[in-house]
Parts: sequence; C-alpha cells; structure tokens
Amino acid sequence: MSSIHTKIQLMSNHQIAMGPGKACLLEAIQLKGSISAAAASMGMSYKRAWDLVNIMNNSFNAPLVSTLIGGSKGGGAQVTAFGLQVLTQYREVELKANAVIKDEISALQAMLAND
Amino acid sequence: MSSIHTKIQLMSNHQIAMGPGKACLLEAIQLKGSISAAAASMGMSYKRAWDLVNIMNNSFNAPLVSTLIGGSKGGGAQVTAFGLQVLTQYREVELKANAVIKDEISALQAMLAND
DNA sequence: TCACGCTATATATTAAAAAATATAGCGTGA
DNA sequence: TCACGCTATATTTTTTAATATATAGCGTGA
Repeated sequence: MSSIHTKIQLMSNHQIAMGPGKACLLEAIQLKGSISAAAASMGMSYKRAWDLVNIMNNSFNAPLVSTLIGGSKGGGAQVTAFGLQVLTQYREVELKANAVIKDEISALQAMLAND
Repeated sequence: MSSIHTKIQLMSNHQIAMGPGKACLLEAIQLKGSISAAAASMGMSYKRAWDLVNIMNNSFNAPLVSTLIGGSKGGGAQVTAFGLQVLTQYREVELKANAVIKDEISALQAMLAND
C-alpha cells in the first residue's frame, strides 16, 4: 500500500520559513502554551523545536512565537497574532493548492506502484 | 534579500516519488541521453543520480527511465513515454498550484524579513 | 579482440542533520 | 529563599545523507 500527499514548503534564504512541520509545531504551541510541551507532544526534542521557532521568528519580519521566561509555570510560549496570520495564510495556501491539483494528483496516484 | 518559492513534493512510502530535483533530473536525462551525463550537468554524483532514478522507477508502476548497457556509446538512458507522462503531469501540478496560490504567496512574501 | 563509456553495485569516507546531554538564568508561589 | 518548570544556549554523541572510490559487466566499433 502506498499513500500519496503533497508537501508545500515556503523557502527563504535556503531555509524552510514555513512548511508542514513548522505549521504543526505552531498549532501544538497554540494548544500547549509552551515550546517544551509542544515538542513533547510531537515526539521532538526541545532543542529542535526551539530551533524551528527561531528560524520562523527570524525568517519573518516579526516573531510568530513569543516566549516568557520564569513565572509560576516556569515560562511559556504562545503564537502571536502575526504568527496566527501566517499560519492561517499557509493553511489556506495548502487547501487552495490541494483543491486545484486534486485531479492531477489522482492521476499520479493511479500511476504509483501499489506495494 | 530573500526570495521565496514553493516546493511541491509527491511523497510515497516515506520517499519522494517526484519533486523538483527528480523532475530536473528527468529533464537532464532527456537532454543528455545518459544518467552519468545528466548527473555531471547537475553537479551531482552518478551514484546519487542513479539512486534517484531507482527510487522513481520503483515508486511508480512502470519505469520512468529506461537504460541500455553496452553499445557504441557504452550505454545510455532515456525517459520513457510513461516517464514523460509523469513529468508533464508533475509540471502541470506545479503550474496550476503556483497560479492559484499566487496572491497568498505574495502576501506571505510581504511578511518575510528582507535581509 | 580489445578499448571505450556507460550501467550497476558495493564499500568506505566525509559532511550534514538530528538527538542527547548539560547547564545557566528567569520569575512566580509556597 | 528556594524549588519548580520553562526558555536559552553550548557541547557532545548518534544517526543519516551525500560523496568518493573501486570494480564488474555489457555491447558496439575500430
């Protein structure tokens, strides 16, 4: 059995400014309220998650994620209004693109080996 | 300065069945008539090019590239009719997708840091 | 028949990416 | 004031990807 799916990445300066992984991470941060909890929920190391957040924050002209150090819960992170705007825009890109190439993808799917 | 572009990959069995790199390689093979010449023209090792061809041939239910061993020119490779069909379909997917998300991409472009 | 240039494949080396580990710093609340 | 949990960062280790190198085999044409 072989499934097929498209993967849309926004490249900037030889780095992935936004892609499926970073979009998921943003959603996990929204849900969990911290980078470390988001990373854990995705089975990802904190360092990697932090690096991805760092790339996002540096790729765009404003942070997508804001962080807080210290406090009752030790700190935390949240997706900024700007981050949500980027995330929404990205998900819309995915939806629109996938919708318009649906037929061609089906045709390619039929050409794939089924093992 | 930062440019932005989308990258559409067709995943199958945790491998990239078709993407920008493999599409370029197919076009280079079409042009050069061999895997080794195509690889050289792309600054890629023969082994890597052969591996990519192998992945393509195994991902789909028929070879995209056919090869010839021996002969006057030592052998060679060419994109099959099926391979051309897949390539054409992929390029069409890219064109249609990029066309429909043009506005959203411009919006995201404007959000990118300009360094 | 033999040199040529390509495919095909194996192995070893190098480079890059990811994960693991460690540590410092912060601010709240007990 | 001190433990807690998170951010931030550095360093090391492990894993993965890519390159380099080597070798066998093939069929044509000189």
